[in-house]
Amino acid sequence: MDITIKDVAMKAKVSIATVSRVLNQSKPVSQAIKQRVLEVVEELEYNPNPVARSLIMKESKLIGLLIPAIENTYISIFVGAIEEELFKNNYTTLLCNTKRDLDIELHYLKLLKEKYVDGVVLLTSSPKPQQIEFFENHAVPVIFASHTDTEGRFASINIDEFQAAYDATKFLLESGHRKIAFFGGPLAYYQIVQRLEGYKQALKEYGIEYDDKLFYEQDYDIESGYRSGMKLFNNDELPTAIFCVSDMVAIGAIRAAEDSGLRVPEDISVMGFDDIPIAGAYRPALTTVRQPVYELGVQAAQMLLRQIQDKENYVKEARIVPHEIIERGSCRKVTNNTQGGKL
Amino acid sequence: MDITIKDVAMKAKVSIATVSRVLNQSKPVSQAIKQRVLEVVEELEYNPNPVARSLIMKESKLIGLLIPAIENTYISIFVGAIEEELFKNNYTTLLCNTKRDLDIELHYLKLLKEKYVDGVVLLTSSPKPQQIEFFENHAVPVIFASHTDTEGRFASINIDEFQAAYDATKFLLESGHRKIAFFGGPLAYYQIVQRLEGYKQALKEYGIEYDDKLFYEQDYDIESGYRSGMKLFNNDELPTAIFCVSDMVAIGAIRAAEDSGLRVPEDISVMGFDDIPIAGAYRPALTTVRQPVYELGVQAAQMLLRQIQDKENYVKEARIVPHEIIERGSCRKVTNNTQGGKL
DNA sequence: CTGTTAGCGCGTTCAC
DNA sequence: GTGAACGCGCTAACAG
Repeated sequence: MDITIKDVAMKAKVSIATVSRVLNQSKPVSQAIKQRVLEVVEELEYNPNPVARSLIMKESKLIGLLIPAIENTYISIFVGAIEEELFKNNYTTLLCNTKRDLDIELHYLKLLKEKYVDGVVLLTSSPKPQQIEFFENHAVPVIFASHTDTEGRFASINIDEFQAAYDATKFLLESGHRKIAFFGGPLAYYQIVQRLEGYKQALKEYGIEYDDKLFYEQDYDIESGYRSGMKLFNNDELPTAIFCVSDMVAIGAIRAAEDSGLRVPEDISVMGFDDIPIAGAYRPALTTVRQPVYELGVQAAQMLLRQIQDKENYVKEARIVPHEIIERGSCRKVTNNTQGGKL
Repeated sequence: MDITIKDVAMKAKVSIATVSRVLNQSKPVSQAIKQRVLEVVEELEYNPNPVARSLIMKESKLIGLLIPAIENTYISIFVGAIEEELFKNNYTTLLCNTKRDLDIELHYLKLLKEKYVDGVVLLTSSPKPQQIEFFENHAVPVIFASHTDTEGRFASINIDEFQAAYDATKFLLESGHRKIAFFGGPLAYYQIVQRLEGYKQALKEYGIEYDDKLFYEQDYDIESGYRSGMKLFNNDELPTAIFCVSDMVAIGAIRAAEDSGLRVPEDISVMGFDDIPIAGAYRPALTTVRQPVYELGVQAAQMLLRQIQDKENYVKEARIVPHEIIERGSCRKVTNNTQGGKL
């Protein structure tokens, strides 16, 4: 059987309250006794039972981490950063992979509250009303990542989605491209609508009208990019560039191009998003917009921790981290403004 | 304030003991009362506090998942499978990313025990003595993944590492390759020594002597593959094929080949391991040995759960799951037995 | 400063 | 069948 505070108290010939006090430094204890207790603790290798502690303190040193997918490298790096930072601060991570399923999300949220998690990190490109409601009703600290809460109700950290898409599109425009497809995710994700807006804005500044038929609504993975690509390349008039919502989508698009007899970037330029490790190792190497994932995770964890430790006067911050265009080989400059086309 | 068993008892005009009985079906309760209690539970949306429950039951519905890295796609898919299966069975996953650091591993193990986790999944290519010791001393159910416990002390699930490497090497041999490099991980990992043995065995059967200089001891990521490649390609006499311990290493190796003016597979064949999603989308597409990661994760979770539910008479199983050689474009057949060489 | 006591929320004897 | 009472291990009043 494990040893408890009682054992320590007996062996040190003090009350359990005293033991508790020296361990938590909650009340002054005489040096002599303190010393004795500490020795016994050492000797018995005593560790306070965190469960019993949770029951009273209503805290658990547990943080819930809700993510939409885990196989996605971008996300797994984020998860790694969060976990690392939390571990450093003596918190443990409860992994909740929701697969974007609302039922699972809600189920997990309820479960997390019951387990007295001290806070939750919500990685979501689009918080659902029920999630908002949950955090408004229950006072558990939360931070949104990959989504900026514009209403100041919750702490959040993210890149500027609009600006990132704007910059990416402008980069393509400045490279001479005039017809640019957008391989996006579901418009149900706020992230996608913001990026789409940025894309439109850049187009507009170049006097180009937004063309609905150049927008493809799929998902973030390779298959999505491939599907969108196969559809697009089936048309007669091809764009000269494609802006993708993720590097995986870009890779899928490149694969589709290849299967359609198109070369990247000679026949068509493809731009990614995220800059995951494979982006630089893929061939052609991906021109992409980098998100500082790791830093994003670390800062998210820190912001959450600060919120937990300073519950009263923590001011909710909507932090924006910088993105960056990374030029590599999957995009090229075009001089004449001809349409791309099949061979 | 949250509602407790007391509230339910009062509203249903019964004792808390009765409420507990109907909820846990631990003792017979009259139909009428049972009904009433259930209604009140419904009405109040009562949920037993899992922390209080843990304190008494010494169980937590928590499972610890120890992994050596998270950014690795192979691992994150594994993690996803585990989490999904556990969630289905009402268990929550505690994510412990150890980064192969023994201190972190031990720290986490201690922490998990204190939190009364009901079991742990240990993904490790090489369990350390301290880990073994831990599980021998503390009766917490555990399953080893990516490692087969040959001594029958613990449940385990894995592919046959020796056989997989043997098959891969033989595949290369049958394709006409005679000089095959091995881009491996640290020999401190049991997994690596087993694969190396399989590789040697296949070589032996073809009457080829093992050449120490063709073994490169690095890690599992792209950079490792690149490093090994750059070293290897700096020599005069090049092998015609490379067997890599992971797809990422293979990609790194291909990159190094490219930077050295070598074409894959024309000048050199490169074989991967794992068959992660990018393996098929990369160019050249990776010939690799597939591990059924997802299935491996699901089964690991199931085996652990069975062990937890049937603690007494669970017989520890060392399950082997099948691997498979996947032929794609990164390896080619060679007819004449000339050495590969620089252009 | 230190010990005694009362819970935290729940499962479980033990009497009735 | 059902309820009162105890205890899981610990923290936080409350006395002294």
